[in-house]
Amino acid sequence: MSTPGPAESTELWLLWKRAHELVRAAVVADMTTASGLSEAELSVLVCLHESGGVLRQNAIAAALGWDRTRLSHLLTRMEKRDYLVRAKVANGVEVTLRPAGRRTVEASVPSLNDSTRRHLLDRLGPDDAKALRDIVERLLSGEDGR
Amino acid sequence: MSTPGPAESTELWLLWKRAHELVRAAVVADMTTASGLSEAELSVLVCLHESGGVLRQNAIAAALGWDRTRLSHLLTRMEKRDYLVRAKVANGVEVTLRPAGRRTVEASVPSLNDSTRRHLLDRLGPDDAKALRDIVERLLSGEDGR
DNA sequence: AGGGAGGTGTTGACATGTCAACACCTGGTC
DNA sequence: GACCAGGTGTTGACATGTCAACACCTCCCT
Repeated sequence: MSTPGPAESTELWLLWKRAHELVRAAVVADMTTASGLSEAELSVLVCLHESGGVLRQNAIAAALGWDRTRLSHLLTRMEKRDYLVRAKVANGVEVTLRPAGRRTVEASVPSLNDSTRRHLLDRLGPDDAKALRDIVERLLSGEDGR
Repeated sequence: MSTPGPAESTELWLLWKRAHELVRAAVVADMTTASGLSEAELSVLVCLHESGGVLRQNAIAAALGWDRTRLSHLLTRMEKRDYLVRAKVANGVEVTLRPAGRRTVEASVPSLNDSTRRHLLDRLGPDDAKALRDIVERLLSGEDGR
């Protein structure tokens, strides 16, 4: 064929990015209309909520794969809106979900479930969903030994 | 177990995001040291390069799944650095790669291939790579009829 | 010709993320 | 105790992305 094209690995990476971006855009659009939260804010709140409402700042950054600085700025903004509080602790900072934050997450989780099901699960079918899950878990498994 | 956890769909989505973020961070780090280009700039240059060096601005946005505004701002910055030029045309704007841009992409494509191979392909093995490719193509296929 | 309607791109104000430098704490080591 | 090393978080300047409003085409319809 006429197109030499990029290496297989790069091609796969570009396709993956596009697909990820596609799903992300759809989910973000749903979440914005449903809860008014940005993707980043929702990530933090869901993360906190799943852990019972209290987490070291460090742990959040690790769980989301984020940079410390980014999280710090975001938490500053979220603290002002009363979604959470920060308290100094042993070696670091402890973040605690506050009522406003808890209410907001709990209100948006159903929409999120719905959105991800429609834009991701339903478009894949059970076999592909299983396959995708295995693949991402394999990719992530190398990292846990951090 | 004790954790109720999110719905299957949301859980898969969060895992996928983490894995994507993990690979992205690794590839971006490589590319930054190799070429000094940001991810966004590299995306645009690769896209242009693969198409022979000329593309409608609109087509770039579609290929990358981006917003018009974002691309416009980025192209303004890249035009200043002489990576490309814009020219008004029939119904829209035509973007053309310039020598500096072409040199830069061509110099970074090998690094990109290498990086994506190490951080993605090699971590998956042939079967998973094939499976992932099928999955993302299926996700993207619904969009082409746009 | 006149006059929308839809598609394409730009602009400026603002939100968000990134980078490098710093401050702080804890734990070893002498 | 005094020191340094590593880990954690913050800050401010800057880069980048997003949003809403606008300008400009082209096509189509009467």
